[in-house]
Amino acid sequence: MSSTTIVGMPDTAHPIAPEGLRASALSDDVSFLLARANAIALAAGNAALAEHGLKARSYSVLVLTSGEARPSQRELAEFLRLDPSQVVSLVDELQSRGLVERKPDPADRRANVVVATDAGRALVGQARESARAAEERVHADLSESDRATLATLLRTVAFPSD
Amino acid sequence: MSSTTIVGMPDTAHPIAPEGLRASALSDDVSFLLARANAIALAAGNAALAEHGLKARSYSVLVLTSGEARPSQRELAEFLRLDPSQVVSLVDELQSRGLVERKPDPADRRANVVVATDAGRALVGQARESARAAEERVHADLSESDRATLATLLRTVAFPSD
DNA sequence: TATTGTTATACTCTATAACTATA
DNA sequence: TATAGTTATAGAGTATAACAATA
Repeated sequence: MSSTTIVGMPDTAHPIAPEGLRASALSDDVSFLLARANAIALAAGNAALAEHGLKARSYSVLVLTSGEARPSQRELAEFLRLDPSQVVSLVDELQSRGLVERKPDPADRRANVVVATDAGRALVGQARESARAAEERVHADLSESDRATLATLLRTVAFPSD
Repeated sequence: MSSTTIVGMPDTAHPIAPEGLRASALSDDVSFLLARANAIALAAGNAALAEHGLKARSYSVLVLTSGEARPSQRELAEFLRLDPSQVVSLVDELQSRGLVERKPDPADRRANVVVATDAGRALVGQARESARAAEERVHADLSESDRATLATLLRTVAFPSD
């Protein structure tokens, strides 16, 4: 097993996996399974968020800026593993739609703190329902306790410093 | 919880996750954790495979065509969740390097069966060692039994028909 | 009529480097 | 001297549609 195989994430459906390949070495490769599971979850999530004019990324920024954390753009970039320049584009777009605001950080005048507006918080509330429903379909074959276990194990990989 | 948040996968390092955001709603979102874990595993895997002139995708094709399955391009596309036209490019490149061959499928003359050459099998053998080492580092915080559990849970999401 | 592989193209995402203003 | 945000651009990846050969 092992590797780090990846896989694309077309929005179009490639529903089934060919029989013969299921027995291949890749099917025991955690990185491959991670990639394929992610591609499926991402496609489902993007489809569900589209009705709110969001994608997984813009939804993520909206969630993160709707809480108490008041992240800077650099913090958003690190947490989402995006390049800072990509965060500029994301925040530009959300700001132009009136969903987030850039506020100067009083402690560091180089930094922008990004906060969701009331409209942004309202939208993310609706989007969250769609996202939840999509995730429910993706994880339909897992019990509630399986999902909790999966989350715990993934957290260990996703945040290695712990 | 829930959603379908995604995350990029830059090859450059964004090592740490900002403290404040760890407490946010996204950290309990399985789709977000899936995306972030995948981004980390993919970056590590691509870095490890680079010394063999491979990426996760071309490595995957090489693994799948090195076994007994003798997949067609369409089967590769479905299994890897790629568009058929992307498989054309991947196979073109591997074929030009003498690592795989297209063979006519005797049962269906429209289809190409893709098989690794001896050189391809030799390379994938070496690459597998690098990939394994990279995956070991990514999953260093998980026990052997945790990794098996993770693989089982991911397989359920990655191959929903089961 | 439908499917496999292919080509072409437009679009999005990713990687890099430079620049500014602050620290 | 280093960091946050920004801009620009080149490259990689993705989505779509069309076509020839075959089923």
